[in-house]
Amino acid sequence: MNEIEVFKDHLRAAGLKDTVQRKVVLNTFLNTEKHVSVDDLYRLVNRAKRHVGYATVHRTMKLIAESGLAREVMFNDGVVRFDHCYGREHKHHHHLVCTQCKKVIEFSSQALDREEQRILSKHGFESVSHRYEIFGLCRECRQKANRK
Amino acid sequence: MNEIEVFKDHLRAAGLKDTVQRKVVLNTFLNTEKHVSVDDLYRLVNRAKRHVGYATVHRTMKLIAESGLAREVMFNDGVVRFDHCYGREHKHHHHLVCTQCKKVIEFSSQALDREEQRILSKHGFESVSHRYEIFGLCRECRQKANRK
DNA sequence: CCGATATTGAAAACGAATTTCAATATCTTT
DNA sequence: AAAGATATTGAAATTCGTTTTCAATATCGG
Ligand SMILES: [Mn+2]
Ligand SMILES: [Mn+2]
Ligand SMILES: [Zn+2]
Ligand SMILES: [Zn+2]
Repeated sequence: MNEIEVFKDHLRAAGLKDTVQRKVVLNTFLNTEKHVSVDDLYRLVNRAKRHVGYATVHRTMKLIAESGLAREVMFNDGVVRFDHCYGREHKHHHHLVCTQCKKVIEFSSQALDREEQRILSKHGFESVSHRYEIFGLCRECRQKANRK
Repeated sequence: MNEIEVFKDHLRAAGLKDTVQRKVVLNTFLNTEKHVSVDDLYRLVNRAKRHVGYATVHRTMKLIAESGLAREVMFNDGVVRFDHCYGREHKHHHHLVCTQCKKVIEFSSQALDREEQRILSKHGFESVSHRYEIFGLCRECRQKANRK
């Protein structure tokens, strides 16, 4: 089942309607690999397509997240962003966030996952979601800093 | 050097003044082990002591964080909280957050720290801060849920 | 095509964080 | 101890991303 089908199923299951605006927002989201905010997406949508209101972009992103195609992430700027989380090409991962150039590097680690399991069972805790974010300087920004 | 000295040094180094309000806010923070928000602290301060304004509590907490006695943490409710991070009794840790009863369990793991180091050097990334938070159900809330 | 129902989007409301500014406290210097 | 320079205080206003409101409009099953 592809992303568009997943979304349509979610709409149908909730008795919601399949509108032009929702299609446009979904396609715009699927066409970027960035960690986009509602505002980013609002601009992207209205750059290329017919006008869609900010509130609609916001509401559609919430629906996309509910449908399982995206999850909300928040780095250190107080803005919610949406991260793809459907399909093989978007497997589970965490982030290295460069505070200088704002680049976001994704990483994943089986050793980490195993250690998390150990911690969870030690505390009898059941995980629903988690986030692991490391803030600092990326290789390029470190080099620039050193050259000074 | 104890916490109060660390804070006074920070004030002196920045040419700031040592006021009654700042002393009251710092002492109130030092007397709780909770992950307090500005609002929590504002209530605590004004329950026990003479009146201190919300803005002053906020500004003082920023100073306390700058001085290295606290760090800002944010769980999933859009409110900044302050976590102790000074002294042996407050070593580096991460959080398990129960979405049901709001309990916060702290954990730390050397295996995790080692794996983080490996990831950092793999990407040439220099860490300045990081956070690892797992959201879900604590042991007690799982048991309550199962009994139904 | 016709309802019944959901959606849209501009504008307003929200809420935590942050700033403003005039009155006041602190601290250094006589 | 008093004065002068500078920082602080706190009530209120402002900011800013998020979320809601509501009247006009679109969707969709029959
Ligand atoms: Mn990502
Ligand atoms: Mn903690
Ligand atoms: Zn960088
Ligand atoms: Zn619980």
